[in-house]
Amino acid sequence: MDAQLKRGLLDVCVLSAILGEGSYGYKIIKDTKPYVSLSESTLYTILKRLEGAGLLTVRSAEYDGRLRKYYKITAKGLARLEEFKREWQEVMKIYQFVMKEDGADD
Amino acid sequence: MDAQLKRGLLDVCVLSAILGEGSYGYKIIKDTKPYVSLSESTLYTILKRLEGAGLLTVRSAEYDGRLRKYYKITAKGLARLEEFKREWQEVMKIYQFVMKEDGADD
DNA sequence: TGCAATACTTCGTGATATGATGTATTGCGT
DNA sequence: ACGCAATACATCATATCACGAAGTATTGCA
Repeated sequence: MDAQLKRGLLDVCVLSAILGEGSYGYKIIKDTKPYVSLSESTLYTILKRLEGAGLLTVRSAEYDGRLRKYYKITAKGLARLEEFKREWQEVMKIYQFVMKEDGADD
Repeated sequence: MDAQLKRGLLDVCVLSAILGEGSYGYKIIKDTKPYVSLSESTLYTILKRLEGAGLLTVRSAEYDGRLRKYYKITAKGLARLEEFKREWQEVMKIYQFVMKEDGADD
């Protein structure tokens, strides 16, 4: 789908993917695949940005000889998700403006 | 609201604003103001991009001594709105993923 | 031995929203 | 007559960000 439409969605998508017990890069990509295509370069860019913003924490751990970085959401990250929920109401208002006077349904 | 969330919405917002009889820059800003804040520099950038992509046509006309550029949506522009409608279904799927396991409603 | 899958990293590029700034006219208040 | 807000459009520089390309390294299977 359109790259522009994804912006603003990807951050919260990743945050949502690490809710609960947390997750790691490769798993996040597989978990979100049915909903949104997310390349590795994109994901790791996002993870680094979210970490820098304090929305998640990272913990390195070895698993089967391979290094894994486990990501866990912070309180700030949860707050971001709450903020997103509020923002979504505005998005829906814009959506309705775009769809106004549109009786067609295909 | 978050600038990132607006991306992908702005183009169709502008296209929707010129539906029917068409419109001009200043009016588009005022018409969309209740839904989305759109600065002049942003709007004219978008209008130029959409014109370049053939999604709208421009016609200059004088009104009260002032020059006005009237924008009108093309068939291609209408097709873009239809495409947006389809993409929106994917967006909603992502939204539901983000909101999964979320019983809270504030 | 080779190859796919797992797992993370860095770099460069293109797209684009936005503030700052500029130009020019109309119309209103004093 | 003068100033100023509103109208109307334009350009430039900047910051953000998704993504492809390419790289490193390990496990496990054919």
